[in-house]
Amino acid sequence: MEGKTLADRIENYIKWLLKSSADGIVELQRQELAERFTCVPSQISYVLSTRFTIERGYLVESRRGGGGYIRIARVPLNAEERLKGWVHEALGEYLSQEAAVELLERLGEEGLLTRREQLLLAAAINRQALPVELPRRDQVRACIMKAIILTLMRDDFPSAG
Amino acid sequence: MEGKTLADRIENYIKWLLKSSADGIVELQRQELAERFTCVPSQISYVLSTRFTIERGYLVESRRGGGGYIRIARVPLNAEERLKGWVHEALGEYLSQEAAVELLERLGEEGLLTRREQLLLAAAINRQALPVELPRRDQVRACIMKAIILTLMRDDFPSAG
DNA sequence: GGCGATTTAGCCAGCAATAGTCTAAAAAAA
DNA sequence: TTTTTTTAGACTATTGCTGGCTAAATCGCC
Repeated sequence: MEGKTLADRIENYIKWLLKSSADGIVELQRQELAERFTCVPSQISYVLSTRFTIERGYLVESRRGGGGYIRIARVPLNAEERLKGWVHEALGEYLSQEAAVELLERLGEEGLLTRREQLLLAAAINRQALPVELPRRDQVRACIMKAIILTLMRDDFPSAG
Repeated sequence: MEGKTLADRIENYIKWLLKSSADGIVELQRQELAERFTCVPSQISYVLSTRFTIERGYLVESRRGGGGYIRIARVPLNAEERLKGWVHEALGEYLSQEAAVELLERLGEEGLLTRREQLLLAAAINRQALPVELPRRDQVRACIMKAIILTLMRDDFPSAG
């Protein structure tokens, strides 16, 4: 469990936990982990927010208060080969509404999204739903679409009815 | 009957009682339940006020004095008028991820969203999917959820199937 | 019926246990 | 040297739980 920086070591440890778990999900407590690495709790938050992002294929949920926890899930990628190519070509750092809707329609044609899902997601990335100025808006839209695609590619995502 | 915290265990127990009852109504006594879980009675009140809210689809009535009781009822939320009511209440200018997810779950329980739709929309409003700083992020999320709800309530929106 | 005692539940303040956010300094990289 | 990454620490937000006090309904006695 070597690593150049503390953040690296914490990252490796969490990844090791993930590999050791059967379902690719680990649940931990921030304070506890901080104690294990003898650092401040916010260091854990730092590692999570920089290394366990959606883009890198992780989902992080948490709860504060008594009995609080942090849950980290590896997002298993499924039909990767089928999707990755054109998803990547369509999804850069910026994504216009037109391109996003086109993407959703294609996902529909591929049978990966129902008509309802298409409509709901289109509503969510519509420019009127995103109170952000261009060009930032297209950036936000790109991130949302990435999160959607990742969710869609999860192994445990229910298949379309 | 697992549960991380005492509140979780009490919540699960009440939900189990509700499922066991034919009509979705249970009646209990605060003191009695507190004794069963070895806690102060106000802990029961706490659980009821945080987990059995109208937003989550529960109605809690009670009466004090001798023979007093607490009645918990699962309320089906079919009428669109009422849907509009609490959606408006729940959706202010700002919307936290927690509140948004709760909303999506409720919509799911009401049969207005499929499990897939819930997951996709949850991904879209996840804080990791919204590269915007707080408090702006909660504002963006509120707008997205509004757009989604509006879409859901359109007359020409396809019904779930 | 009236009225005090009893038996409930409600409310609130406060402490405990968590995690999140922000800032600045140190360290590393460019 | 300048910029980016890492780290610590102070402050904030949220959730869980207890205990004391309040309010309401019922009971029992007159």
